[in-house]
Amino acid sequence: MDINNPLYKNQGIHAVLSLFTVEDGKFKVFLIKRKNQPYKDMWTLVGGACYNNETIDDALKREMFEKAGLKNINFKMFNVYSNPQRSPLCRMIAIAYVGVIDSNRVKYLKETNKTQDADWFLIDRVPLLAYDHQEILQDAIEFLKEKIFDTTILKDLFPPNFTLPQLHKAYESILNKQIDRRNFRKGLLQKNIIVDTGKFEEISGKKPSKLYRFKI
Amino acid sequence: MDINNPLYKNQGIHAVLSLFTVEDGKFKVFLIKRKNQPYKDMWTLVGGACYNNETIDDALKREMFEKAGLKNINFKMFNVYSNPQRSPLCRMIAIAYVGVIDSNRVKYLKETNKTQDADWFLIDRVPLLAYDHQEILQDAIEFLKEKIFDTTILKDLFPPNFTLPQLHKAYESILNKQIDRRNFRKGLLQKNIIVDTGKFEEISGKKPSKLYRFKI
DNA sequence: ACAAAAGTGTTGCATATACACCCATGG
DNA sequence: CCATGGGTGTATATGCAACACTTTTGT
Repeated sequence: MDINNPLYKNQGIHAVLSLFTVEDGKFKVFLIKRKNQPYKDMWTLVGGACYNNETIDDALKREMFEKAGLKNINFKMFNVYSNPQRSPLCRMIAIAYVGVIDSNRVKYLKETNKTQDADWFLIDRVPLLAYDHQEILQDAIEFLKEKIFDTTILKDLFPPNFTLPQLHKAYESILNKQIDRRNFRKGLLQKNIIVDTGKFEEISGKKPSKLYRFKI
Repeated sequence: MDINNPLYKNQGIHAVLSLFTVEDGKFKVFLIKRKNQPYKDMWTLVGGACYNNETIDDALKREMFEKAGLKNINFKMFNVYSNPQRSPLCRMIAIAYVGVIDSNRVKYLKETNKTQDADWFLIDRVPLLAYDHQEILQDAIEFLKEKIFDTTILKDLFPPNFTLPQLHKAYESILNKQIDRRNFRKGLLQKNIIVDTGKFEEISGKKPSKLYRFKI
């Protein structure tokens, strides 16, 4: 590769995260509102450009913190978007990630140098997004649905101790369909990824449910 | 993103293909031998750097042709490698792909501007590879094994008309384990992705086997 | 005792596995 | 008629889907 060939110049790498949560049984995605051009005043997924001395994972962590004050979030890569026209100022490829987090435990900033607002949006109330983030978000939802049963991608969605009815509602909300309670419980328990803590939740008006935790 | 920030400069995008075949029941990968620095005289996977006016898929097609004369090969992305030190001259991220092809039908060049040799290698006789291609190749093999049963990733491995014993041997060779002939056949046929052509192979010394083709 | 939600077990069906014999061909 | 490999079916086990009643708690 001829390092001075202009065809290799002026291209960058973007890390883009579709960060999801389930709040009150509602499936939501985290968006930020841009302060600057291009796409000033528009909502986007969290993310930003990768420096030449960091991995893309590290770039995403840094950008999450810079753009929204987010820390300690796990994520998983699922696709790459490389249409040369997908970003206006300069050719940018996007490396797309999915993350799932408990919205009650995560701290974020409504405003930073680069963002004027940030919030959780109901999946079916997502505004028009900048860049090709609409498409990326749709693919992220598909990816999450695919992985929800055979991976622990939801492990950060709840506090360390959570109940099965909570988890059950989260699955139904993400998959957007009903799941039989008994079969859900049976299937999950025999996967051997969660364990009974022996404790119970402390909520009144009904039978208290057992608290479980992820083994990992 | 400040387009003039030096931290965004001097980084490129590499497309890297692990191209596989099964020949005489042996699982093989296609490698090329570099003519130039860095890693002069070493073997690598096929691939090359992406121009700023093409998608990464297009870059891979172009590079396959330039470096090995390869044309019309299908492939699927499976991972991204972004350690800043993975390439010596300049920071290059690698977008990694897997492809599977019939080695008898594919034409390739032993020598081009950039390559001094090219060949199929038995998986357990792969030489030391340049860059981090050893790791990429291992991940590619894992990915192929995962996809072999629920996708048509092998559809280009054989001529349009192929026999089930052929396909059976290919699966055994790639997965490196024995598979019951009857169950293999039953399972594959009920997936409904191949159809009986009504024709038979013309080889002697045994009962001729039926020819099938992929539906897609 | 009632409302609200948690917890549990059984049966049928579909899918996957294990396994053995007969068939067509060329020599 | 024999050697080679191709083709088929059945019985069992395992995993998944459907489904209804009992338990605990607070009021």
